[in-house]
Amino acid sequence: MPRNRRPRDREAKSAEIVEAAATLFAQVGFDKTSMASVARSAGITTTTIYWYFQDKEALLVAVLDHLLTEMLQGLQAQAAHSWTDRLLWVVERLQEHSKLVTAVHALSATSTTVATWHSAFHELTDALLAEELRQSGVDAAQIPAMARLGVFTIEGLLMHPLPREEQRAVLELLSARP
Amino acid sequence: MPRNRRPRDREAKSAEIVEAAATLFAQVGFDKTSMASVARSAGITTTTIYWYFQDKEALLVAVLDHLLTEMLQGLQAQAAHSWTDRLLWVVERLQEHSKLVTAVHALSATSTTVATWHSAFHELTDALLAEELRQSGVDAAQIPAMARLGVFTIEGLLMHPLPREEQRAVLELLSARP
DNA sequence: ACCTGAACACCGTTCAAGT
DNA sequence: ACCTGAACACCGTTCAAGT
Repeated sequence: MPRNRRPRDREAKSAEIVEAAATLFAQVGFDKTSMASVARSAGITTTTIYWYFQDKEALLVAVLDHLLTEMLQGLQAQAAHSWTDRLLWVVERLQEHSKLVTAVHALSATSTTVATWHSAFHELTDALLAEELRQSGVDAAQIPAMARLGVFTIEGLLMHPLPREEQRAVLELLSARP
Repeated sequence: MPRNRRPRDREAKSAEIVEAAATLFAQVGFDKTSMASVARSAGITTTTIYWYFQDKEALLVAVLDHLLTEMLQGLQAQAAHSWTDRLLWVVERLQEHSKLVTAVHALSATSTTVATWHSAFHELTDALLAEELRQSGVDAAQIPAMARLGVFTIEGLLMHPLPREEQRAVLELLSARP
């Protein structure tokens, strides 16, 4: 048996499943999306999904990886824009996927797979934010705590929809630092 | 038929169910706790729960109300302590129920019942925090945004466990205000 | 009024069987 | 290697039947 026989097809197929799942997870939510509906949307049988992914949680992690890759590409594509414009772009993207954020938080308490992804994700975002803060000339000693405060604020805004002005007031207060 | 016939018994029974559910929801999580296990823990049949609560979400709201009442009483009981001591007490209590917090966030996106409870809860906590800030002599115009930033930070710390020192660093940065 | 046992539609997952 | 249909254990919820 030859290794990597038709790897292209396998990847294409699993990508289709991931895309179908990504749409449904974002719109309907992870818990309320059945494996059957993912299969239907991908034009396959429920059991076929299990040939590509170990279980529903593994499918979620694949979806998260896919969205993260997309987001990092989108971020790179607009490197020309200002720091605050890019931050707003990230917030908007995350807002579209707030149901995924809550799902990750909920599952992190029980699933080690998701918990691992979650902390890796925050290591990445913390590093990105820290680098931006460093370039803004922020005192090095305060950077880690500030990066965390930034992440917490963004997640808070996702979880608690506020009128635009109040949202801006919070962000302004956050960035009003000595 | 007399109104309020044996209201004591009815309340006592539903309180037993709520307490059983509160323990399981906090330990196992809302989604992973079955109505059957709540019933078993309360010494009744699954269907009996539905005589006291419309559905699983209504049971969750009853649990949340119960915990909130307990927390407000506990807060009042230690009115003598300092403001920061009381805040730490609240954070510790919430940490024990972080699974409830994620459940509320996740369900708020789809359930109007839970979403309503969620915003009522935050109106209350915002008011409490704002009052504390007012008494600390904070500029009135900045209070609403500061209260929100405080809530977001507390929730962020619940969702992303950090070493004690880093946790303190974030809280210190938050309270380091002109 | 209160509680139950049997039943319903649905869920994630498995497995023997096909190609 | 890849995909399926039938089956399994479980879930939240309903309902007719009991007291």
